[in-house]
Amino acid sequence: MAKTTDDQEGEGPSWRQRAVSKSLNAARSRAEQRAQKLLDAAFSLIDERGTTEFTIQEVVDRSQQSLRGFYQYFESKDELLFALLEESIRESAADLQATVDSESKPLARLRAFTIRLHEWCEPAAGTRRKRGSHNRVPISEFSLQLALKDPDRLIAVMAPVSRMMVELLKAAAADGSIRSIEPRRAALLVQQAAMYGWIMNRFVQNPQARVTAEDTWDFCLRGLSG
Amino acid sequence: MAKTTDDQEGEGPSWRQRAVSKSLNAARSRAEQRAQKLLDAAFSLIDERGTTEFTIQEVVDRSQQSLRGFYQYFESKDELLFALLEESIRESAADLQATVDSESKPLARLRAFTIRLHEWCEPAAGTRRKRGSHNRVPISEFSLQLALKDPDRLIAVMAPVSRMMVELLKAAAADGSIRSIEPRRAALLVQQAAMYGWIMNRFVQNPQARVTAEDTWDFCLRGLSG
DNA sequence: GCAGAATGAGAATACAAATGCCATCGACTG
DNA sequence: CAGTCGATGGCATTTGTATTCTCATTCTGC
Repeated sequence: MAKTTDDQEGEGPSWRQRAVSKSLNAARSRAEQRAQKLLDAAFSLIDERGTTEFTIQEVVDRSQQSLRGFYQYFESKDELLFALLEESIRESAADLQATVDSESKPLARLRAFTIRLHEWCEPAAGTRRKRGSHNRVPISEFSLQLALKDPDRLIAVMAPVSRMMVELLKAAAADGSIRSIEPRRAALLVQQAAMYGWIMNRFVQNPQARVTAEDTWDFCLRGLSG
Repeated sequence: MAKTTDDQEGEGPSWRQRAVSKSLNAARSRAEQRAQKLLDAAFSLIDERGTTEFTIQEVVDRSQQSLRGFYQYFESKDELLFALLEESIRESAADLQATVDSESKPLARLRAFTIRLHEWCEPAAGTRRKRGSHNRVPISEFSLQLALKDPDRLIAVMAPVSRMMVELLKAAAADGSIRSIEPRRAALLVQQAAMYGWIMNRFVQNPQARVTAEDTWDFCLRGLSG
């Protein structure tokens, strides 16, 4: 089953490792449960408010725990947000992989990936969230802050997605679908357009004038062709 | 001349008006001078630290004024930063206009504009700042935050630059240098690439692999051609 | 049931933004 | 020249939130 980078049963996500290792192994599952409750509470607050501006107090109230407890599992509020980001990326990476795998031609795969990535970062107004999925916009915003204050950390957590993108670009270039340019550089350009395109959409009031995932892909495709 | 903002004291003889307005002007200029000193102090702190993380106290200390005074001129720290952003944009708009005017062909003008805009938002490592000019990266970061929390405000202050860009795109399209697409939408795509390309450069360690202004322009040009 | 770890409740601290308060200064007024 | 009024300076204070500390209570493994 798990051919992925981190085998679930032993380690789990890195936030889990960090949180759990802070308490003794004996209490492992209890700790995980508690940490998870904190994450859930934070997610629900984010979903309700559409922003990461909640207080730790609200998180602990909602998850019926104590401040003391919170800081036992997370070093700071940023660590909590980072954990949420990790979760989101894990979720989206799996989905992106599935999306890509539903296509066979390199260019179609690249297209599917780009558009899906865009949708993850800025779900269109009409897009209904899947059950259990969360409002990712505030998380995208957090990722942006992270890019500013701790890029290395963001690189690390984004690595699976970035790698996927680079591979797709390589394949498309090998295939002749796009011109050959340094895939890492191309990946940066496309990632920026897809992941942070929503920033510019904040500038337009008229929904008609928004830049859609399709627009973005079109722009990128042309930018990539020879 | 006489059509100043403060002729509401329509009574009194003109000498009186002049006197009053002179005194008001004196007060105004005193005030402007003070506000300017605050801006200068903030700029110098930003330049030294490469971040907007200074305290108001530091600003007033450095400009030899009082906290009380600060809040007389600026409603909040954000207002101060906003003022700095305005100044920066004023500065860059003038420069962009000059840059554009040094070219005649529409496409060349568009290119010059795009590259210069990129340089403004992320001065390349080697680029020495002109005397009197400031470190604009922290200001770019602030503009990003503003885009998140108060897009309208950013639109307003960026308007001159945006308008310039739209005009250039229209001209290039009319000229046939680029394909005809809705100029506003195109402007969003290009602005994003040029203004916020530096975000992605935070992800690369190797200076060779950075996305330069030229790379960005090349990508945009292809994205815009038919 | 016990020792010691884990947890809860909430007070206490740290810090920076923002306001309030009052004495003073200084330019104009009469 | 003395008084008025707005602008200032200097502080202390309030506010909001993250983060830490303390101590009493509960839980776990034995």
